[in-house]
Amino acid sequence: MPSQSVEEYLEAIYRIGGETGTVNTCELATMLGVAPPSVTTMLARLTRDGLVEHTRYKGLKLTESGREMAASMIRRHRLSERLLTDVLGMPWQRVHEAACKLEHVMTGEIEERTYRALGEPERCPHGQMLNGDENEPLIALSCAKPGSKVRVVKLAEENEEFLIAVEKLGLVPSAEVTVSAISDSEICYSAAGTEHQIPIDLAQYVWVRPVE
Amino acid sequence: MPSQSVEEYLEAIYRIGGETGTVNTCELATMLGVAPPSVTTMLARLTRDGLVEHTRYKGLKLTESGREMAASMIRRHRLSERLLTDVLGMPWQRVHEAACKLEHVMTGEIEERTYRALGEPERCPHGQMLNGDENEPLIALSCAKPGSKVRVVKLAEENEEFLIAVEKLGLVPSAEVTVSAISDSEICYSAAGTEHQIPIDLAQYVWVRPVE
DNA sequence: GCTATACTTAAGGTAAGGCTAATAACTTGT
DNA sequence: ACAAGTTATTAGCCTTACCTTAAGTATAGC
Repeated sequence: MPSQSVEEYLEAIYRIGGETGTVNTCELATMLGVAPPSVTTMLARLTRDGLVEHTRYKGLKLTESGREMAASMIRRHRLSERLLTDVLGMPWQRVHEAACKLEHVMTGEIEERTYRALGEPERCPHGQMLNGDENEPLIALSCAKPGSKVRVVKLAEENEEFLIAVEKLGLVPSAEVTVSAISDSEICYSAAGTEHQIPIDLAQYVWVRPVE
Repeated sequence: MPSQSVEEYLEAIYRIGGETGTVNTCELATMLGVAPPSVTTMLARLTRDGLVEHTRYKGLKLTESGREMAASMIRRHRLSERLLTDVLGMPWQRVHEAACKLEHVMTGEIEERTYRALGEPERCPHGQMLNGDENEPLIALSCAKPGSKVRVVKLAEENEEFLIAVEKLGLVPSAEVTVSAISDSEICYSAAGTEHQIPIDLAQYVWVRPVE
C-alpha cells in the first residue's frame, strides 16, 4: 500500500514529465517543496518498488506501473474536483486543495463509481482531461493571433488566486474570446461582450482552441 | 490540526461513553486494538490539547471541545456513508471501511455541503442518527415481545459480515418484522412474508421501534 | 489489610519523512 | 582538455508519531 507521500511524488513526476518525459531531481525537489537529498532518498524507494527507473546523476523515468499509478492519482484528483463542484456545489476555484486530500482515500472502486455517477465527464472543472491526452492541439492564450477567435479549454494552474483572477477576466473553460491586440506585456481581448487585458505571464496558463 | 489518530481516539471515546459517560483506559485500548499504555500516552496528549479531562487511575471524560470534535467525526463518518450509497451507489454493507478514511479528509464546509446536497438526511445507511440522539426509545430485537410487530431502525454494528447476514435475514433499516417466538438462543420472526430465525447474539445489535 | 485488577511510568523500538554538510559526477566555457 | 560551476548523491542526524513490554503503583473488593 503506497503512502500518501509516494503518491505525491509520482503525481509530481507525471505532471512535470508527462507520459514519457525524463525528470531531474531538483525540479522535483522544487515542485514538492523539499530538499534534493529527500528526493534522492525517495527515488531509491520508488526504484525498489518498481515505480521509477533512476540512473544516478542522470534523470528518472516512470516505469509502466509507476505511470499507471501516477495517472490514476491525477484522474482521482480531477474526479474529486468534479464531485466537489457537481455534487456538492463548491466553487471550482477552490476545489483543488480538498481534492489533494480526497484523491488519496479513493480506491479503484470509488474512482470508477464516481466517474459513472458524474456521467462519465471528459474534463475536470479546470478543463483538464480525465482520460488520456488532449485529442486536438491547443495553444496558450499568450500565443493566439490578434484578430483570432478562440475558446478557453483549460487552465493549467490550480492556484486559487490565479483562478479567481482569470474568472474575473472572463476566462472560464468554454468561454469564447476574441483577441484584439498583443503587446509585450499584455493581451487585449473581448469575452462575453466585455473588453479585458491580461498579463502575458498569466495568459500562458490559459489554453485555448481556435474557433472555426 | 488534529491527526487521524487523535480523531480516532475521540471517536472511540464518544462511541463508548456517549455524550457524557465516563470511559476507562482498558475499554478504549480494546476498542482501538492497542495496548493500555498507548492509551495513557495519548490521553496525556488529548488532555494537553484540552479535548479530554483525565484523572489518573480514574476515568476520562470528553471536554466540551472534545465532545464537539468527536460528534463531528461521527457525523462526517455517517455522511460519508450516505454519500457513498446515495451518490455513488455503493452497497450499504460495504461503505463503512471507505467512510473511515473519508471522514478524516472532510472539512466543516464539505460536511455542511454534503448534508445539504444529500437532502438533509436524518440517518446513515445503517440507521444511525446524523444529528443528535434518537428522539424516541428503541429496543433491541433480542428484547422484543413475542407477538409484537416492530420496525427495524438501526444496526448497531458495522461489521461487513454482520450486515450481510442481517440483510439475508430481511433485517434492513425500515423493514417491518413480526416476532413470533423467542427461545434462549434464537428469535423467530417474519419479515416481508418470510419466516426467519436469528441468534440472540446478533439480534442484540438490531434496534427496532414498536409499530402502532 | 491483602490481593487482584486496572492503570501508569519507564525505557525503548520502528517507520516515515525531513534536513545540512560534505563529496562526487556531470557539463560547459575557454 | 580541464577548471569551474552546477547538479546529484552520500553520510550522518533529527523529529514526529505511534506503538510495545516490563515493572511499579493505585484502587477496590473481600
